[in-house]
Amino acid sequence: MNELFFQKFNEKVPLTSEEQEQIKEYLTPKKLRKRQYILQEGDVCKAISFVEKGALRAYTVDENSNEHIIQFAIEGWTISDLFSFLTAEPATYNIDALEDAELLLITRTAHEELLRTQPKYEKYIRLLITGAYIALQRRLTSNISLPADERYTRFTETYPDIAQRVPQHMIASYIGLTPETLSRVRKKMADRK
Amino acid sequence: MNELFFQKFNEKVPLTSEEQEQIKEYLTPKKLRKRQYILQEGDVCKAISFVEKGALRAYTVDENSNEHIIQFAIEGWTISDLFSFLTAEPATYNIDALEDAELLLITRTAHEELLRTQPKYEKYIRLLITGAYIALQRRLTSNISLPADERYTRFTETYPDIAQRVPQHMIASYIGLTPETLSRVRKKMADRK
DNA sequence: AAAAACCCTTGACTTTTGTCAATGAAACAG
DNA sequence: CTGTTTCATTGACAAAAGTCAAGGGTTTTT
Repeated sequence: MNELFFQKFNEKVPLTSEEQEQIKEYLTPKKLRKRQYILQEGDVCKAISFVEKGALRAYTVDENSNEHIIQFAIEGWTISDLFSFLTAEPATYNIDALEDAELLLITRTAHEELLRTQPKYEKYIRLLITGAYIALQRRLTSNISLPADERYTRFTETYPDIAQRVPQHMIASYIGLTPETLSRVRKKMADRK
Repeated sequence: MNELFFQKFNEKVPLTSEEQEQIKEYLTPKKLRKRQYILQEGDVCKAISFVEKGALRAYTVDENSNEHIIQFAIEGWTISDLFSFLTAEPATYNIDALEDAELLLITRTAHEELLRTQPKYEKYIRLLITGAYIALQRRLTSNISLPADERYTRFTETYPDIAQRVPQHMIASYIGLTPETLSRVRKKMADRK
């Protein structure tokens, strides 16, 4: 099932069916059980993962074994440790499944080959990363300039689907709070209504 | 003087001198006085600015008229409100000069034309944005998971040149602190030594 | 050269957020 | 079905960061 991948691809860069077939050759399907890793810190990130189904997260673990959520990805989105993927240096992130998931992997060799042979793939990647960059800049701006309650509201408004599927303590981490603080923020917001 | 621009370009994507001449045609030089705006919130961002000389910053202003520094750029770096530039929506950032500056502008029409006609430009842009994305992800990770003093140390280590050139209260804002807090953090760090 | 604007520091105090610990509910696994 | 793990909440307290206000040193402007 590659439907979602090519739907998203075509939204960015329209493909002929021949081009689509050609690119399909480079995609590796992979199923993941809940809690299964697709990448562990220290390993080299070997692929970009497109999520056809399910939910994943990227996170780090600090000295005090606190987890910090870097990114969520659900159907239609892409997740990777880009730095590790592009440089072949050890990854600083862990990526695992929050639900059983079906992925399409673009391995490094597939990526390089596609970049070389398929200009539309280069454009797709450029647009993908540009979108990711803009989203990240927004997130950082919120994080620097907004108080906890607004960060949370903005998160639920921007990603209502994710907000309902992932545990609350991970959302807390994503917006830079402890679980306890988020719990209290939510309570206060409920009281104010 | 386009030296720095092409030096950086060639580091990413080697150019023949003909290609270089062709691309040069699309660059618009611009000088900026200290405090002069190259972009104001609400206007549409008309160009990507490469800094040949001087220093600029991008920032937002919130309801309480607090400034929040989004980005610095000095010689060899690029600055823009990418979202506004790419979508032609009104900018959410202000960008102005911290020192007298010399820029090379890539206007939207130049950008589109170059994307269409010069594959090496597309590659350059892809690599540029990828680098920016990775840097931003690192910054966000620090911001979420590190205490104030380590954020500051990491900033000065990562950008020693910027740390020495820009006012301290702007660095405070960049790492998500008030000027007072940064001042105290610095004092504590000096005492510990 | 004087006035104004900017910048950093410091003190006193407030607010926000984190930490530790305990509890109960729900989800999960054998 | 039952023991275990995960998750959210709450309380009491501690730590971190913000706010307000003042002072003095620079730099900039006129």
